Amino acid sequence: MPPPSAESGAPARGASRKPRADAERNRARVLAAARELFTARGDEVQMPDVARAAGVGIGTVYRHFPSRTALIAAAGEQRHAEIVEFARAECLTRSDAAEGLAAYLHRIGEVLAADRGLSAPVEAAFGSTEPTGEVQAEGLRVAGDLLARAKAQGAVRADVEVTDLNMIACGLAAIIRTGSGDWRRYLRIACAGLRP
Amino acid sequence: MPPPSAESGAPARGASRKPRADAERNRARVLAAARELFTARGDEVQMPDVARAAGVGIGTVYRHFPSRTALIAAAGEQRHAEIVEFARAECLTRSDAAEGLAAYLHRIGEVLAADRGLSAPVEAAFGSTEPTGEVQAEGLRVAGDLLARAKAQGAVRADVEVTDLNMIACGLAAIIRTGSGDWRRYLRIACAGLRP
DNA sequence: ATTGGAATCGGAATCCGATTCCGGTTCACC
DNA sequence: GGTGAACCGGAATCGGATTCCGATTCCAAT
Repeated sequence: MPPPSAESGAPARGASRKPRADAERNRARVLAAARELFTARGDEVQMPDVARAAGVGIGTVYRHFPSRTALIAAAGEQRHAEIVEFARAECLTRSDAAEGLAAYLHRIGEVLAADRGLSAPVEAAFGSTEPTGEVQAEGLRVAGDLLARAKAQGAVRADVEVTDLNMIACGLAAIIRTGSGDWRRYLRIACAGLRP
Repeated sequence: MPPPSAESGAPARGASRKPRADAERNRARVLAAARELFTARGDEVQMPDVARAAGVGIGTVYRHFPSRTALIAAAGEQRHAEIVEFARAECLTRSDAAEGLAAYLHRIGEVLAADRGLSAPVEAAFGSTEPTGEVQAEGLRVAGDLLARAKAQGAVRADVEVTDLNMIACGLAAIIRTGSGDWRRYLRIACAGLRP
């Protein structure tokens, strides 16, 4: 990485100093620990647990994430990002668009089903109608593409919108979280409801 | 180790004494207050608030409901009961069974949408695969009847089960809770997915 | 390589809210 | 009217998230 060519003597207002290496390392450690713990043990995980698992003090956890909620949200966002990446790689590339769409939803189910604590934020992510975060925007975009392809192939009704997919995903998350029943059946019904 | 069965002059095991009038009154007050507050202000309501609104001490709240969670669950159960009653009165009586089924789900949506804090327990109620509580059992029964009628009229696929309805309802609750989008659209899709 | 000082660290102290405890009071029954 | 079990109120306790601050570490300019 070439050092910034024209560094004025005075620190620039926006990005002055290179962030400290240890700070970034710690942030990553905390996030990784949180992700692991919340996935495994769910909501019963406490902040001291995270700090201990990350090998840092509680204060450090709070420096990087202003609250427990924020920490969980950050961990959940990573989880969401995985799903989006999968959709890009495995779903958008299928020739049968309806299959791709189904695979996308199915993947969400699998990821959440293997998880005990990060479902809630992911659910919230699908739930929120809009902005917060690049990952969410990206997810919306990918889902939109998936949907457009399926419509073009006449496999999905023309009046279906991306929000409909998000609602289905949000419901899916809740069903899995509560252990309501066989989520694959739910998805089958939902997908059937999308067809012309 | 239970005391010897031979019951002396002591009160019968089942119903010994008439429950104290003030106790029952207080219980009702607490429940009513809780219901109102949670519906209006959601999860941010605190136990002292409930006690104050009910005009009793905190201890009294805890005598009747062992925990905050239990209190919310009890309040939510009332809400659930309303829904079940509506289903009995307005949905089971329609000649068009599919319409009745749709009306049932729609009603759930309306009730939850007008509520800010009791959605979570109701969601849990639809979520749980099994027994807890007479209301829930009753709800399952009514939903089963609704479904059977629709199947008999050929308006719903034969392989649909009651749990499928519960999953749809559970998803609906989550969608409304998170404000995910237009829940009526969701229901339209779900109902479409039920058809043969 | 040394040094100044801003950012980071760690964890003890604080805060908030649910839950428990217990002396005083009330009610159903005799 | 008397009696004891059940109930009442609310102060005290407890658990866990969040804040605070002196000590430490790292970046960058000398």
